[in-house]
Amino acid sequence: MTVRRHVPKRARAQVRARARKRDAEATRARILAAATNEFARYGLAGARGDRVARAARSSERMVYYYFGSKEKLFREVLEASYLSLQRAERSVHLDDLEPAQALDEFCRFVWRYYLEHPEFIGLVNTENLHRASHLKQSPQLMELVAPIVGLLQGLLVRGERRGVFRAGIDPTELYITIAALGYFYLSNSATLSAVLGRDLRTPANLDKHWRTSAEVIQRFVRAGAA
Amino acid sequence: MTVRRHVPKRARAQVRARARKRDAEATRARILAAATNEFARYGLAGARGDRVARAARSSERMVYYYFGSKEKLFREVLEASYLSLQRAERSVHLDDLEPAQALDEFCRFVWRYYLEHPEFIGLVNTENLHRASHLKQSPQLMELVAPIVGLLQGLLVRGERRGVFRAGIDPTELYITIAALGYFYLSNSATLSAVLGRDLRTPANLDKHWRTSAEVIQRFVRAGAA
Amino acid sequence: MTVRRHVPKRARAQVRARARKRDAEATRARILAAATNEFARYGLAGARGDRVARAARSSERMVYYYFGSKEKLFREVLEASYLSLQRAERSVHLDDLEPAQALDEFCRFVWRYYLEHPEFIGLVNTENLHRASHLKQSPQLMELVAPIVGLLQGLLVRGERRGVFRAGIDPTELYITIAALGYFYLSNSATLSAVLGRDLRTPANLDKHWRTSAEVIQRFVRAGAA
Amino acid sequence: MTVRRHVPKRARAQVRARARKRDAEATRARILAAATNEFARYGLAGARGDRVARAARSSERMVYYYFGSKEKLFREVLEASYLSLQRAERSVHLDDLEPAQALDEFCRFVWRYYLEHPEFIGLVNTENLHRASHLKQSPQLMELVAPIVGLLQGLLVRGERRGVFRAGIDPTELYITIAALGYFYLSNSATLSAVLGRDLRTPANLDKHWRTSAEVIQRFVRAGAA
DNA sequence: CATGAATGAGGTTTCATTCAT
DNA sequence: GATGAATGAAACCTCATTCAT
Repeated sequence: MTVRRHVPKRARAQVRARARKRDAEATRARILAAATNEFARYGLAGARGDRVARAARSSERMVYYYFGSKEKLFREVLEASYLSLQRAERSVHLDDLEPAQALDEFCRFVWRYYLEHPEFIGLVNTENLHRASHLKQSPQLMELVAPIVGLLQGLLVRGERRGVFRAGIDPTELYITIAALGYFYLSNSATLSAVLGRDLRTPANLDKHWRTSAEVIQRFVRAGAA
Repeated sequence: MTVRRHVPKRARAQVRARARKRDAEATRARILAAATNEFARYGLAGARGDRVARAARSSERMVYYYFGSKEKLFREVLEASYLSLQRAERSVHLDDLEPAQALDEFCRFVWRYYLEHPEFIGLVNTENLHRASHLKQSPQLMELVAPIVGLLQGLLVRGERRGVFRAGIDPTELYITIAALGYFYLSNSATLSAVLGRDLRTPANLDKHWRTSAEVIQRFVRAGAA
Repeated sequence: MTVRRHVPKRARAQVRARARKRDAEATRARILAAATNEFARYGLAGARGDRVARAARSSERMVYYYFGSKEKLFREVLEASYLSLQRAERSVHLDDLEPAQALDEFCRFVWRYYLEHPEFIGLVNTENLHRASHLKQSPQLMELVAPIVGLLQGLLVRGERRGVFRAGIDPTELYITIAALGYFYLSNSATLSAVLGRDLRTPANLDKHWRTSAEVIQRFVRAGAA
Repeated sequence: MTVRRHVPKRARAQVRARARKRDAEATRARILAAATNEFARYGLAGARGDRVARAARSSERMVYYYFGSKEKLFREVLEASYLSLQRAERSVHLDDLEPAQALDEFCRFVWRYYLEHPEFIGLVNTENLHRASHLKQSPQLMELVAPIVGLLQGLLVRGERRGVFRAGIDPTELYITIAALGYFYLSNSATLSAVLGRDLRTPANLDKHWRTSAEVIQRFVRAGAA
C-alpha cells in the first residue's frame, strides 16, 4: 500500500474528475470556444452541431446538455464575444497621452482588436443578418459600448480645450467612423480583393490601410480651416 | 367559345412558342428576384428553396429547372447584383464638376446605392462569409470595380493639379474608405443601434451620418497642413 | 410492335404511375390508414413515425410530405375517424320501426360500431388525454354528433306519444348513457378483466353485456311507475 | 453557532439516520405523487422524467434512484392508485340502509370517487392502452375489485328478498354499468363537450348526469313488469 | 417544355438512463 | 446514501435534389 500525503477529499475528487474528463466547466468552455469558431465561420444557419461537438472533443448531446438549443448556444457565444470586447476596451487607458496621440492609440486598439478577433466580425455579421434579435434578448449587453463612447467624448473635449481638435464632433459618429474603417476592410477583404484585383490581406496592404485610417481620423478631428 | 380568324398553323405555333418563351423568361426573372431577396435576408445556408418558389409564384421544381442548384442560383444572383452596381456606376459622370464637388457627388452615389440596395449588402456579406468563393468563379467580374477606381484616380489627379487635393492619396484606399463609411453603417445598423442605444435608421441619423462621412472624405483629401 | 386499343393519354399515365407507386392519393391513404392504427394503439406520444412509414409501405419522409407533422397527421386521422362515424350514423334509419325496437336498434348500432372500430376508441381516448385540443381545431367537426342527438329526440317524442316511453328524458343524456355502456366496457376491458378475474372479451361475455345494456336502456325509457 | 446539549455520539448518529430516512421517504412520496399526476396527464409515453423531478422538488437522478425505471415507476403509481381506491371502497358501509337507498349510496360513492380522482381515470386509461400489462404483473391486485362485487351481490340478494329488486341481475354487470355511467362521462367529457356543443363540466350538467345515472340504475334493478 | 411525386441524407433535439464518485 | 456529469440511441423533422412522365 502506498503512503500518501493528506489531500482534501474534494480536491482529490476534482483531480480524478478532470483526468476522466468529468469537468463541467472545462467541457462547457471547450464547447463554447468551438461554437464561437463555428458560428463565426458558417453563420447561424450554416453552423453544424456535429462539427462543434467534434472540435470540442465532446458530443452533440453535451452541447444540448449545457446550452439547450442551437440558438441559445449562439446567444451565449455572442454575449461572450461582446463581453470579451468590453473587457479589452476596459484595458485601454488614454488619459496620460496627448489627445492626438490618445486618439491614435484608440484607433490602433480598434484595428488590432478586429484584426486579432476575426471571429468577432463573423459573429457580428451573422447577428446583423438576424437584425440583432439575439442581442436584444441580452439586457446586460444593451449599454455595452456606451462607456467607450464616453471615453471618446472625454477625449474630444480634452483635445478641443487644448485647441488641437475642432468643436462639434459627435462622439458616436466618431466611434462609428473609426470602427467602420477597420471593420469593413477586414470583413469584406475577400470580395474586395477579388473585385479590386489586389490581395488586401498581405502585411503590406494591411499596414497601408491602418496608416490611411489613422490619417483619415486625424484629419477629421484636427482643428483648422473648415 | 371564341371565334378566331384563320391563321396558318405554322405561324400560330411560332406565336405560341414566343409566348411560352416570354413566360419562361418572366418566370426565370421572378425566381431570380425572389432568390436575391431570400439570399440577402437569410444568407446562403439560411435561404429556403420553398420560400423562393412561393415568393416567385412558381414551384421549387422550376427553381431547379432553371438554375440547376442552390449554389448556381446564388452565383447568378451575385453576378446580377454586381452587374447592377456596375451599371449604376457607369451612369455616374463627374467630369463636368469641380473636383471637390465631384468627390462629394461620388460619395453621395455610393451612400445612396447602399441605402437603396440593402440586398446588395446582404449578398456581399454572405459572399464574404464564403470567402468570395462564388465571385472567384465568375471571370467577368474580376475587374468589375477597376473602372471605378480609375475614375477616382482621375479625380484625384485633377484635384491635385488644381491645388485643392493633396498628393499621395491611394485611389484604392480612397475607394475603400468611402465604401466603408456607408457600408458599415448600414450593414451593422442593427447591432450598433442595440449597443449604442440609438436607432441609426431614423432619417435624422441617416442624414447626420451621410454629412459626417462627406466631411471625413473632404478633410482627408483636402490640400493643407500635413 | 404490339397493337393496342386507343386509351386516353392521361389514363395511360395513371396506370403506369400506379404500377410504379406514383399514385399520390393511394400513398396518402395508406399512410393515413397506418397512422390511424398506430395512434390508436400507442397514443399520440407513443406513436412512432417509422412504424407508420413501414406499415404504409412508404417512407418517413412521405409522411411529412403529405401531412407536415405528427400532430397534423393525428388531426387528420382524428377527423377522418369522426367523419367515418358520422357516415355510419347517417346510414341508420329508425323511422319505420316501433319506438322501443328502434331504440334497441340504435343501441345495437352503437355497440357494434365500437366493437368493430376499436381504433376509434383508442383515438378518442388519446384525444381526451389531450383535452380535445385537436378536435377543437376542426371547425367542421363541432356539430358532428348533433344530428344523432336530434334523431334520438325524435324517437323519444314518438315513443312518448304512443305512451311507451315516459316523458322528461334528456336526449343528450340518453345518448351519453348508451355510448357509456358500450364504450366503457370495450375501452376498459383489459383492466376490468384483470381486476374482476373474468375475461370480458369472450363472445359469451360480450353478448351478455350487450343484452344487459339493451335492458338498462329499455327500462330507463319505458313508461311506468316512477 | 447554536449551543447544544451533549448527546452521546451514537445516539446522535441514530437521530440523523432517522431524519435522513424520513427525508428519504418524504422525497420518495413526493416523487410518487408527482409521477401520479404526470402519468395521468400525459400517459406513459408522454410522461417526462424532468417534469416529475421538478414537480417533486427533486432531481431526475433521484427518480431513478428510488424507482429504477420509468416503467417501474408507473407500476408503483398504478398500484398505489388501485390500493387507494380499494381503501376507499372498504370505507363504504351499506348494511344499515334500505337496499334501494344503499344502491344509491354506492352509485354516489363511485361517481364521487371518479369525480374527485381524475388522476385515477387518466392512469386507468393509460393502462388500458397498454392492455393492462403492468396490472397483470402485480399479483396482489388481481382480486382487488372482487370484494366490491361481493358487496353488490349481497345487496342484490337482500333487495330481492324484500321484493324491491328483481331477480337475475349479474352483480359484475351491475358493477360495470355503474362504473361505466360515471367513468365514461368524466373520461370523455372533453371530446363530448366539443362534439355535443355543451360543456359537460359545469356543476349543473355534472349534477344532472349524476341524477340521470342514479335513475338508470334504480330502474334497472327495480322489481316490476319485465 | 413543364411538373407532381418522391426521396436519401442529414439536421436538431429529446429521451430514458448510467457513470463515477 | 446521494448526486452532478455524462451519454447512446432514437425521435421528429428539414433540406436540397431527382424521378418519371
